[in-house]
Amino acid sequence: MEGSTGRPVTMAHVALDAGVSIPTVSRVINGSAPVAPDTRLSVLRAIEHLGYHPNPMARGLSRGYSDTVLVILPHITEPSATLRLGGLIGVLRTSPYELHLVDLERPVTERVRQVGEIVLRNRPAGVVVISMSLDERDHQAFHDAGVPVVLVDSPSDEFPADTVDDVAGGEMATRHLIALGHRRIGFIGDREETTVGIPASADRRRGYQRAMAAARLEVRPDYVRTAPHGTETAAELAEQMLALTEPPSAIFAASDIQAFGVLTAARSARVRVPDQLSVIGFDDIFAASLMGLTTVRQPLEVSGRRAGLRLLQMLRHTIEEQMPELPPLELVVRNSTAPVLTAQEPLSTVSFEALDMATKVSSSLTSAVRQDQLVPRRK
Amino acid sequence: MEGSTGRPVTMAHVALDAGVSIPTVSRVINGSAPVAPDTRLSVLRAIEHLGYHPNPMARGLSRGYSDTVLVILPHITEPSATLRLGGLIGVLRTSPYELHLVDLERPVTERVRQVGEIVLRNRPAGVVVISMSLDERDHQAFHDAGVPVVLVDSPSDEFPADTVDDVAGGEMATRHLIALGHRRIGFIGDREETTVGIPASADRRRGYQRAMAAARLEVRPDYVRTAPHGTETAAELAEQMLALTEPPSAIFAASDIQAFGVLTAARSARVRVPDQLSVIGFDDIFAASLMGLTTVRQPLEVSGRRAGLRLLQMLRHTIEEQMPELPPLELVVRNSTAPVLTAQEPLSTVSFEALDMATKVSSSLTSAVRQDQLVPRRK
DNA sequence: CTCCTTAGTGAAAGCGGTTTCATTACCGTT
DNA sequence: AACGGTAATGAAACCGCTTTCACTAAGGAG
Repeated sequence: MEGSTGRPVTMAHVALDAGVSIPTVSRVINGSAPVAPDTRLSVLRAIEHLGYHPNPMARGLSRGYSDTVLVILPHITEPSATLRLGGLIGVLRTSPYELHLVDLERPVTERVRQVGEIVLRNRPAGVVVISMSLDERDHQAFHDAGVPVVLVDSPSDEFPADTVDDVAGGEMATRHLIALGHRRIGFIGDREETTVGIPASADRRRGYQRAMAAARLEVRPDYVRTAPHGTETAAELAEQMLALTEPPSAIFAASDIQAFGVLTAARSARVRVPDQLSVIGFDDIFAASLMGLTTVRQPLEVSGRRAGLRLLQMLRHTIEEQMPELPPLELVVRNSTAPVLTAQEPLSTVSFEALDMATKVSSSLTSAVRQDQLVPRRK
Repeated sequence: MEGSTGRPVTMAHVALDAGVSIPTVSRVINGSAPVAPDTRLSVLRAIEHLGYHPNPMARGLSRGYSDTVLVILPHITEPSATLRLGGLIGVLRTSPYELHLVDLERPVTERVRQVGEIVLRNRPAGVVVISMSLDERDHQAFHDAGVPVVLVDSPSDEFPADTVDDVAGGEMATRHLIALGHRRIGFIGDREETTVGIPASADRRRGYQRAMAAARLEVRPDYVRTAPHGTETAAELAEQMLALTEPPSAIFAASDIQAFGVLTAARSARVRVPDQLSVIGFDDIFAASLMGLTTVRQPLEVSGRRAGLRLLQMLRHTIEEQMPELPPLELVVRNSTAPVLTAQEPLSTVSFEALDMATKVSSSLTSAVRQDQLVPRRK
């Protein structure tokens, strides 16, 4: 706060008001050294009375790092990113840390430099990286800065991270389709060079291929298409795929967002879902349940929470909340998938009518979870 | 960066390397005073060569404010909030400002104190407040701090803000329903005491009432219900409303999120949308087009962009991008509304089949837009 | 040829904290 | 009674940068 005088209240004011020296005030605030009970009291009283709040920049400069957690992610409006961020924020709110957000959009090339620089500049207490792979230089930068790093949805040998087994997830999705009798199964995912380096989509494709191979099904090249992430781009791919002389009877999209594009394309091509085309997504974002989309659920919000808790742990904070288990991948069957070619009730009545009529199916494929590996604290 | 020695490069290192004094380095970096061309050059060379980056905390402490924009919003996972934030981030990324995010969740009481304190502590260069009303103390705090503030979706006399005319929007939605022949029209919105103070839902309700009154239609108390924001809570209200002996034939939900709840309730009650029940939402978030929900579109992303640009303007930055117009509210007719009681094709085939078959209708009701009012820069 | 600007630069004083170091007072020990 | 140890505190240095101030050199005006 500040007196009506204009300038903010500093420690000096508090010290004066309490009749002690500045370091003593600092000691009271940080509990960094013993202070006589009555001294402490008068200091606290002065703080209260003057409405004093420490200046974080001064404190940060002096200590060499700030009470800030830096969160780095690509494209915040991506629902999966938002959910993870939400989980993270939820736990960070209970801590004294402020949240610095860096949304690294497109320029992948520039990105590389940025990551390192940003971190070193702000000297945050900790860093959380969401859905971005780090290269050697990034690792080096983090390491040099001696700052604890937690990864979410980003592979790494060096930093602790929850990782879902995307290969298994892709397999799970594909096996569901195969179990429904589908043979001509397409895959639509992210263009793999463009990705910010997250192998999620590619891994899911591998899972798809593995499941296909296990079932001795052919993976036709024209059934496997990728494009930059997005509903519209996915719709284009799906459109093309449905226009093939022999179109697939089922499509596995690497994310719900892309699955929606497939649904859109199906509509414009007058292909009914699920009776003429089964569609399965990945993630289980909110809109998926709304749309009755069958999908593979991954724990988005929890992964954010866990990252936050893990970071607080590394920062030597006693945390009240217990670390929640990372739920395994889970097949959520809704109304966008159906047995192939079965002339059943024309299931175009989804959404409004069938909203949320989901059946959860815990698959036998369990997700693999990388185990914690703590990183040394600075200094 | 830092030498492999460990400690980060400071201005002193640069000065030494360039054979000049520290202030000169500062002047080169900030262009705050003339520097001889060759001096400048050798300084720049040294900076490049050492990989120097200024310490933002030191700089901030010295200048009295940081190169940070503080963004305050409630609940970041709310799609409307995310979209606005996305727009804001988009423009901030082109600026030298970092982004501090404060997600003020539940505790409304605590909130009041927080807002003021947070701002004063971090001494940001600017503040953006999204979807939160400020009370007198907040205003005072911002004012004392002498920091530029821009509001998004938050009413204020003191700070510049884009405001959509929610009353007109509510009227627009309701008139659409009335035009379709509906007479028994319900409203489902946010509990008005709980809101973080944003009058959006209440204003939309007023618009609803105004339209009803204009059409000489009765606003039955049991047709107007509110609850804390959310799909589930809205679903409960809708369920109750549909269970009335004389249920409404149409429901206007104050947000798309709540409209989805109405859809869910309709499904469990086996009420078909839109032939038995018309549903209209507000916002036009992504999922709305997916679901074929008729809604009133408001410019979420653009309002974020505009806030960012306006803030940069106040911070005396030359901005390349031109301030986009704030598009007016717009009625987007999709498949969740239909003429009342007309025994037309049983339109339960929405979503998958009717995805995005939207007709945009620019209503005659144009949205009112508060005009810019600049706020004096600090000092 | 003086006098006044202005360009160019460094010394030094902050900004608001933290931390080391020194000092004093008060213990309980031998 | 002299001594080592700890509690309690203040003086001073420092974190890395900005800014004021003072000073010198070089132009331009009179």
